[in-house]
Amino acid sequence: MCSYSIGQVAEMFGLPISTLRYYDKEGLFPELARNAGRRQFSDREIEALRVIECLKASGLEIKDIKQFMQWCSDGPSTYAARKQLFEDRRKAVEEEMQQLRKTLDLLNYKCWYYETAMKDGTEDNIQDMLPDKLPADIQKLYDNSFR
Amino acid sequence: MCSYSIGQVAEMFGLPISTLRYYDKEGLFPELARNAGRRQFSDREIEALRVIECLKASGLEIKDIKQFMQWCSDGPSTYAARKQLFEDRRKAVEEEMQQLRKTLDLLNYKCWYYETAMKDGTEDNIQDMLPDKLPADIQKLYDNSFR
DNA sequence: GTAATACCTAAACCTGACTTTAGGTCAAGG
DNA sequence: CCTTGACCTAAAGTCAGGTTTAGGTATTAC
Repeated sequence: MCSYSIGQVAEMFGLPISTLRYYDKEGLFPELARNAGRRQFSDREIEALRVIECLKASGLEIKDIKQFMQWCSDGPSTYAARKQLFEDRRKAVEEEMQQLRKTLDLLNYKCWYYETAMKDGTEDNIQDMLPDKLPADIQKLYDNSFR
Repeated sequence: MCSYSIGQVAEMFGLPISTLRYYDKEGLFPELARNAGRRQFSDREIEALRVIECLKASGLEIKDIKQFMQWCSDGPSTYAARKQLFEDRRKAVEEEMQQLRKTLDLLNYKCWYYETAMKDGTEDNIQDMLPDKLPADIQKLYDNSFR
C-alpha cells in the first residue's frame, strides 16, 4: 500500500495544497490517515479525488459531495443512495450538455453574423433581412438556440 | 416599436426583477431607455438578454459581457472584436462539452458499479476484479474518464 | 381619499469555494 | 546550531453573482 504527502497529491492533480486542506476540512476525506500530524493520502483518497472532481464537474456542491463520501464510509447499506446520486448527476449532466448545444448554436450564428457584417462593412443588411431569407443552415442555428 | 416593463421582461425570461436591475447597474444595457424613471426595455434589450444568457452559459463573466455590450454601442469599428469574442466562446464551450463527456463516462461507470454492488450485496467483487476482467464497454467508460 | 401595485435607489447582506495570513512543528543539510 | 523546506492550524479575507432591505414615487382600483 502506498501513501502520498499533500504536496505529492497536489502535484498529481494540479491542485493547490490549500484546496486539498479545504476539502479535508469540509469532510471530503472521512478516513484520511495522519502520521505525526501530516496527512497521508492513500489510494482510497486518490480515487476519492477523482470522484470529487467528477461530481464537482457535474455541478454538485461540496456539502453534497461530503454526504456521498460519508455514505462510502457507511458501507453496503448506502449502495442504493449512492447509485441514485450518480443517476441524478448523469441526468443533470445530460441536461447541461443539451443546454450547451443550444448555446453553441447561438454562438455559431453570431460568428456567421459578424463574419457577414465584416464582409459587408455593416450589420444593417442582416438586421433588415427577414429570417426566412437567411441561408437555411444559419436560420436553423438561430432557431435552435430558442427551443 | 414595442417596449416592456421590467416586470414583463422578468416574466418573459423567468428571471427575478432584482437580477435585471443588477444587470442594468453592471452596464449590460448601455442604451436602455427610461420613462418617468421606469426602465423601458425595447426589442434591442430583449435580444441583448438572449445574448447575455448565451454568453453566461458559455462561462463568460458579467464584466466581459459588459465590454461586449459596450462594443455593440460603439458601432462597426468593433465588429472584429465581437467576432473574436464569439469564436473564443465557441472554443470554450466545445472544450467544456468535451470535459462533460468524460464526466459522463465516469458517472456511467459508477452507475454500473453500484448496480452491480447491489446485485452482489457487496462491492468487494468489483474492487478485487482486475480492470481487464470488466465488461469491455464498462472498462472503456472508466478509462475514458481519465484521458 | 386611501389602499394596493408596480416600479425606483442605495446600501447592506449572502453563499460557495476557495485563498491568504500569521504563527508554529519537525527533520535534514551544511 | 541554524536555516531551509515541507508540513500544520485557525481565522480572516476575497470574489462573483446575485438578493434583501429600507425607504420612496406614481398610477390605478375601490
